[in-house]
Amino acid sequence: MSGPSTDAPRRGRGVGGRPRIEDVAAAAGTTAITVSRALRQPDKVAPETRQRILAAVEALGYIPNLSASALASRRSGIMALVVPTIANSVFAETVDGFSEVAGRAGFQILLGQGTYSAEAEHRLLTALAGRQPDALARIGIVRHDETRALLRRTRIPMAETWDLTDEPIDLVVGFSNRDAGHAMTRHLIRRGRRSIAYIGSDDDRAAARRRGYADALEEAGLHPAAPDIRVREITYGAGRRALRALLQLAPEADAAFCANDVLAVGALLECRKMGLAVPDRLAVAGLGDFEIAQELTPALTTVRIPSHRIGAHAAELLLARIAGETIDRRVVDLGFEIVERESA
Amino acid sequence: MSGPSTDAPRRGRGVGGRPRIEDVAAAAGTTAITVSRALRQPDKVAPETRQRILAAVEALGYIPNLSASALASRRSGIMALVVPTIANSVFAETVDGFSEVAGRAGFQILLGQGTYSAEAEHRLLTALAGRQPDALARIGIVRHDETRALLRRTRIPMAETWDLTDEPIDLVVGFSNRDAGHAMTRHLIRRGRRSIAYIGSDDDRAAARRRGYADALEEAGLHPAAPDIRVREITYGAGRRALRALLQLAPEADAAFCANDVLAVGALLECRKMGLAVPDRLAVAGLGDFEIAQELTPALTTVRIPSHRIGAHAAELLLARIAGETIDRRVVDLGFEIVERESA
DNA sequence: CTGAAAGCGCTTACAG
DNA sequence: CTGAAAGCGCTTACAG
Repeated sequence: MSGPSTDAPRRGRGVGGRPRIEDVAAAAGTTAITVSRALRQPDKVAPETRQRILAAVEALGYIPNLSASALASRRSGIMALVVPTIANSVFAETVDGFSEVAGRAGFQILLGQGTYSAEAEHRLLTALAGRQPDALARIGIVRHDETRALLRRTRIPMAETWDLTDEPIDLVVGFSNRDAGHAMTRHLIRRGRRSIAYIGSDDDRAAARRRGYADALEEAGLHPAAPDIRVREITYGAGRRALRALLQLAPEADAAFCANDVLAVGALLECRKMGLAVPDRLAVAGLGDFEIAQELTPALTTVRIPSHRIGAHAAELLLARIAGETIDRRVVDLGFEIVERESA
Repeated sequence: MSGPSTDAPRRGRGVGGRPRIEDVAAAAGTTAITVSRALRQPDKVAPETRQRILAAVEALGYIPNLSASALASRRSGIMALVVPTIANSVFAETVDGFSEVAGRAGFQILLGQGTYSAEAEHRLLTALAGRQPDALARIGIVRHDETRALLRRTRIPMAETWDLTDEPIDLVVGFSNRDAGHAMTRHLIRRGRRSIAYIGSDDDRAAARRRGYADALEEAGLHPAAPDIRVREITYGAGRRALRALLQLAPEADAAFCANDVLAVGALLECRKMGLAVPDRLAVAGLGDFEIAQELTPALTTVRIPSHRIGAHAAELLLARIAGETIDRRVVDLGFEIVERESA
């Protein structure tokens, strides 16, 4: 009535009243080790024994303590996944693919959020590593050298994703954000655009896309239509405001390359509101190929990213690592694809 | 070169070469218990000792093994969170709010995905419970009785969310989906609509919203405009197709109540494509108030859900439970709000 | 302010 | 096919 401390300890039960493996063994007339085997390698236990054990598990409502299991076996059964943000849906497909493959293989997902400040990320990754995950994946490339060193030292199989690098901490699965930005900008140029602006967010991947944009302009002897327009939040509203800002800064711009589809959709909606003809007066291009891109009128020209496959493939590679298989390609480029629709 | 087994075990190191608390203690000239204290209750250790210990931690790259910590202390430092799906962004805000509050309090998030079949969910929750989370939250109400009993037995502080029930397993934080459906349907009726159709998805929350819709119609002496239109996936495309199906089934319908904003947005886009005047010819209402709802033309009339607050509040309540505080309200209704815009 | 002893609940070799 | 012993790396009382 007045708290757990007044409960008499139950006979043959662990703290909190939860049965332990010993309790199951006693109920089944065998020992802990055989119970452990019956649960993990059923074939190695006589059918009758197994039967009695499973009955006892059922009767007692036994749930193995995975912390104890992890400590003893040195396999945690956990895969950690670090994402920049959950609120934004950009990475949802990747998380989904990762979770699907990892879950099917019996792993649980430890989710880490936030990779903005170097210190916060270092702390987060340290804490996650403390859980001894059997593998760790992160959206994006880890930038901070100290953190990279820490992760290398732990020797936890690790996948960086959503971009490429020649020297991953362990593995990297993604595509070249720089090349994607480059390809889309070239597409705009090929379509006759000469005054192309950049609208982007404030993260590493957007920065790489911007580099591709700048390179493509330079190769074509063109100049940016305006100073970069950078938004803090990735929302439709931010895309709208960015578009308005662009028209202020460079009324003569004939194309806007947006570093992601959310911003592009916002820009597109603002154009419609202002009665600005897309693509005749202004071409708008995005990156990501979210579902909404194809549903709008005009439909959004964008870059398709294998978001789900990035997650699934990273998980598969990590499973192979865990299984001790040799991985010959540590850098996996899943590519991207220009999807030409109506807006550019 | 050919695998970890060829590595000679290092002196004074645990398996895998990772330093243990003993190694830190040795390097700092003290004992494990003092190291543990220095890391967890710094005040209780002499400043000089603490200094030496922190230096040793730094030098060795020591990361506490949280499985061992969890086993010894019976506090895992984990909060488990179960969501129906990650790929869909509907719950992203809730996950974000939960993760924010839990993370700030030093907890890690164990993410479970999928609550569709009763057996799969039972297995998932059992597995999660095995990790001895200090608390567990789930989006939605757990339906399966056996699973409810299991969770009660574990005595893990638990929050069901995104709906209400008089008898939560432990706590429930949400709003009445039935009432939300009822309120929006009444709004449509008040606006003069008489032939109102329902478009929904195939989950418990949508079912509750549909009940509210049906009740409101009955109270007004009205009949559904058409048989329910139920989609399997929550996508804009599904919303589009549902709208077309509705016009086939009931060309005379004057309103469509969509169980969520994604379907409503899809329906709205399809109306525009078909040149169907909204709201004059057909009113369209959603539920959720996603950002896109306010950005479209006509802007979507919908129900605002405190999605972020549900997650944050559930986490706060669970933290209070963990701290042993008494919770007087086990059922927390965070309400909802009709947002009247242009579409209905 | 610091430490010796015991134990958390499992699994890993090893033996039979 | 089954079991006795040891140990995974921490923390919890308890003592001084």
